[in-house]
Amino acid sequence: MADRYEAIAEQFRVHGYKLTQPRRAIVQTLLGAAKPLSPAEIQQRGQKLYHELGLVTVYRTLELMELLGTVRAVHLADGCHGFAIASPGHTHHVVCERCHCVVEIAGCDLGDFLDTVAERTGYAITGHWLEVSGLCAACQAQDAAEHTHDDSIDATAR
Amino acid sequence: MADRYEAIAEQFRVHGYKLTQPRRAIVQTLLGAAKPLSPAEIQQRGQKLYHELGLVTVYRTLELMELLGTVRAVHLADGCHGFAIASPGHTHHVVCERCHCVVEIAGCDLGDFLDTVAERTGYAITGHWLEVSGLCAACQAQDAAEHTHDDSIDATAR
DNA sequence: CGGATAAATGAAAAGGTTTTTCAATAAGGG
DNA sequence: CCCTTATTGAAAAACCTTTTCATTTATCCG
Ligand SMILES: [Mn+2]
Ligand SMILES: [Mn+2]
Ligand SMILES: [Zn+2]
Ligand SMILES: [Zn+2]
Repeated sequence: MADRYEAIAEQFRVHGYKLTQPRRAIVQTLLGAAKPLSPAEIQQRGQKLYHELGLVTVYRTLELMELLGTVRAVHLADGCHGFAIASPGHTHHVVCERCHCVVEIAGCDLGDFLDTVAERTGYAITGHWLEVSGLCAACQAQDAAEHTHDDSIDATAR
Repeated sequence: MADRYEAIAEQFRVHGYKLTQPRRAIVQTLLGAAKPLSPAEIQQRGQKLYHELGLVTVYRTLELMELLGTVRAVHLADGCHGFAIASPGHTHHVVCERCHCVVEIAGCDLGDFLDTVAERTGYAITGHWLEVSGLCAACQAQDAAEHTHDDSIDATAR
């Protein structure tokens, strides 16, 4: 965690941006979150680390971090998006439909598929945006437990 | 085009929704668009077909069409999204970075990749959201032409 | 075909979110 | 430490989306 924080802090410094108290609070908040957060959520949580944190600064910092590639907007099933820490390089996020907890994956191999797309459309493919949704291990376990429960009820009903 | 219109109209009817003049204008507008449109753009263009078209109705119709699977929100590179007609079934959109013109592709074969993701994350994968970006044939041609032009200028400069 | 009926509509208002402006503050270099 | 300039938060403005409600319109029936 300290590593990830340092890597992000370094990105600010390397590009000549100051590492202010509000920015540190925002980075730490994002690093401590299991799910993508909205700007308002980031402010609320961030104020526990830096009491004066303003919403405007959250917007500005997210914009900057997106530019630096240290944060990414993640689309949620319910439509709008939240922001999650992004590792350097090309990665994707896998989001749990139920609890929204998010995991990042590196190394996507869509090459063959994108070649087909290029052939079929005539477009010169330059990039892609992919998000995967599913049920995290914890939510699967919870489902399984409830199912067992349901079954016993069903048995009674039958 | 008439086919696609009829298919969409049928979706309204089949699900018990009325095929009103505003809705027809919105569908025709989307069918006639080369790129994903924002609600405001849909209203503007749609008013050429049905002068009284209100923005609220655009929002409501998009919501309904999304439910019926006949329209989909497409993420644009500049952040926010527009809406484009979607064919039945699971498809994806390929968007031109330059002119935003959009093409729909069916049949994605991410199966192997998603299996890997499931293994690595422990998530039970239930879906994915994929958008591909690139340069459409027209914009590629334009680029090529400009390059030729640039070269002649460079030659002069040298 | 009208007429009845419930769905659908547009205008206005409300509710949110994001951006801009600007005086005050704080980070980092010297 | 002080200076300089980037950064900040509050307030206001600008946007975008949703809700409310009286009126209109599509569709079903007789
Ligand atoms: Mn990828
Ligand atoms: Mn797919
Ligand atoms: Zn979960
Ligand atoms: Zn193009």
